[in-house]
Amino acid sequence: MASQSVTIEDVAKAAHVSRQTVSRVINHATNVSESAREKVEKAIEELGYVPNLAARRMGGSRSYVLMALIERGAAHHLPLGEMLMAGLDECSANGYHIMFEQIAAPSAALQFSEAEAEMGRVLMPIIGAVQPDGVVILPPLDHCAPLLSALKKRGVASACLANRQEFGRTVPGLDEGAFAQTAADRLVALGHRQIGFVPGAGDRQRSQRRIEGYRRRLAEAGSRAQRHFVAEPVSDAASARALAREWLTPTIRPTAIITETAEAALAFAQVARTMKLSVPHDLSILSLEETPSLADATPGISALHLPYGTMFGRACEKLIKKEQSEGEENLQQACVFVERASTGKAPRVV
Amino acid sequence: MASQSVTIEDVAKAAHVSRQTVSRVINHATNVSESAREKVEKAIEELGYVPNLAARRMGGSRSYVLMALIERGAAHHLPLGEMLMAGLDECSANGYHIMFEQIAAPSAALQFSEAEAEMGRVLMPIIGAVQPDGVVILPPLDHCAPLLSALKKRGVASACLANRQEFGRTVPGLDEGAFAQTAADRLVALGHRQIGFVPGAGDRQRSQRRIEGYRRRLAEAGSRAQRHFVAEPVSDAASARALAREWLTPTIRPTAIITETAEAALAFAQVARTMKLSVPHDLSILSLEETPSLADATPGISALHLPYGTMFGRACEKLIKKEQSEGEENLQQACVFVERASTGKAPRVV
DNA sequence: GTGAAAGCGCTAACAC
DNA sequence: GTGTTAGCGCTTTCAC
Repeated sequence: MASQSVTIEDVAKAAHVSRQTVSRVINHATNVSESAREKVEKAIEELGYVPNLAARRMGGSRSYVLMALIERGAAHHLPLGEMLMAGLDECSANGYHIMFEQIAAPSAALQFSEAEAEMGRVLMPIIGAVQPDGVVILPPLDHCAPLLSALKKRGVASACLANRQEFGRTVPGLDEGAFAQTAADRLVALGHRQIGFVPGAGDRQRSQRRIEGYRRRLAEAGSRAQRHFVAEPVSDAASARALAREWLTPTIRPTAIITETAEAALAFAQVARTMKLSVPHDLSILSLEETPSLADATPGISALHLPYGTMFGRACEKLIKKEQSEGEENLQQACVFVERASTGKAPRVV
Repeated sequence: MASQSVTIEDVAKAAHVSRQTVSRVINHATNVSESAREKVEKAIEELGYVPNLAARRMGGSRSYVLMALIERGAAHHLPLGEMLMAGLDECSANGYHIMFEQIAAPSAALQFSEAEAEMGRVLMPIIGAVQPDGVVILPPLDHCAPLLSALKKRGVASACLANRQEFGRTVPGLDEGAFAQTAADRLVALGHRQIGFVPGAGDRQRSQRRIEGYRRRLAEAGSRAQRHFVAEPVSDAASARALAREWLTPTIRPTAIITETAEAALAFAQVARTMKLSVPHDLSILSLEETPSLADATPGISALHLPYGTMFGRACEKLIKKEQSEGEENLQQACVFVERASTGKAPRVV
């Protein structure tokens, strides 16, 4: 049984080789003879040797630590538990570790260069202390160009949850527009044209990007619903219900609804029932947020969502593998459709 | 603006003092003259110096890293996001960092000493690499004595989310019995005697401890409900509804229900409505799990829950402050009651 | 109150 | 293929 700390030196002695050979074995270097490797591995096993992370960082160039950056105050928009677990799995499988840290976004009013300088100031205490091998930038920070730039300037590898196309170029960050567009497309494909969009109260910019994607798809389908059926952001169940009553009462009403929050989706379902509107026969509902409560509802509410855990795991993987091949195809975003009973064909007559 | 890495040496040169004096300043040592301190602080500010965590660990005895241990496969029982954010706040306020890791619980069939040895084996790769200054043991690992013991044997400070009393002694770990007992007490105080308990399907042992606490309080109140109204664990909304119909149909039925999951609480509320039973007039419902969906329900479902985020932050604080004073009063568990509309006085006639 | 010296455990660079 | 040397950036210990 090993006690407090077995060092590389102890292993070297036990295996009758030099420290360097032990180092080569634990780092999977190629230039080690089979016999030496076996001796070393046996010694490692017997002594219970574990390389010290801090010492590895000191001697070498890697720290075996990844860092995830959360925007201060924006944690509630993220399924952090899911992401944490996915990151842990990916990292521990590769001898890596992950640390989460919060960081304040730059004041919106700043010029780019000022914002970049500010990001540098805020970033330094965090990345300077830990010196991670890579940084995963969590939304909505993934749309903060000054942060990306400050990181690059300091030579820190970074990854977002996904890359997106913009003006024909691949840039980092989730494509919220494409996401909402896909949602709209699902409903259009079911024959809907009068599709409403109900933003959540969380992130205005994100809602805006989504609304654009939604509008794009509806315009393409020749619908004008996007002019009338985009609501003000809805912050709680009560206001969502009020909105539902307002929209569902007139004879000209949406046949399908996209909501950013699960809460709003449930509110629409509830109001529809009290108004004797059948879901999905009279009204289809699609939530952009997936929660267990959607499955419990009657009828179950369909959801189209981004798989944050999976994406986070892949971002970690990318940083670990140092796939520096730029313009890569990986980290492409793919949303997940959870079909339940709330989405169906559009009614014949509107 | 500082580039890649400003070292203590750079600061020492700029301030015209030795490395050691700089070290004393950043570690808040007392034996530094006011003039030297000012010079050093000025240099630190100007150069943007940040102490390197790995180097601090190498030289000194502290690592400025805390580790939270999650039982493999048990992550879903924990509000990890909430805990992560609370831990981050506590740690960053003290120059600390936190890392989460998963660990497999020992096979249940093992003897204590075997289990302890196994824990040591599993623990070593994790704590050996990082060598954290302390470890927060997350439920249900907090009831795993071999883990506590293995940690102590290796001289690693540890903390659980709370301590509890057992046989008059303070031992680490949440007191799930007391928690459920408090829940039962709330309802007893409202006049209820026929109180049902609906376990969740997650953690059998935890359910068992809670049932004991619930039974204790009911026995104290002279009720025999605990003999009849303890359900089999309920794994989804459908089976919860089935149970609710079964329990609420007979003339002798519970006047109050404690559920471990929010899902089951919602199911009971739903079934009660279809059976024309008024909540809380005919049936009170109290959930031991707090989720946003409880607030949205009509009527809102009351919850009694343990504030995991807060408790986690305090556990981190304890480890950072190294409050080694054993038998301490801190880390005492206090549950939070969120009163909504689902809990009321017991009906006159049962 | 301050500084000098010695290391912590590892890897990079180079020699052999 | 293997060993040797020289640090990485800090704290500890001890001398002044």
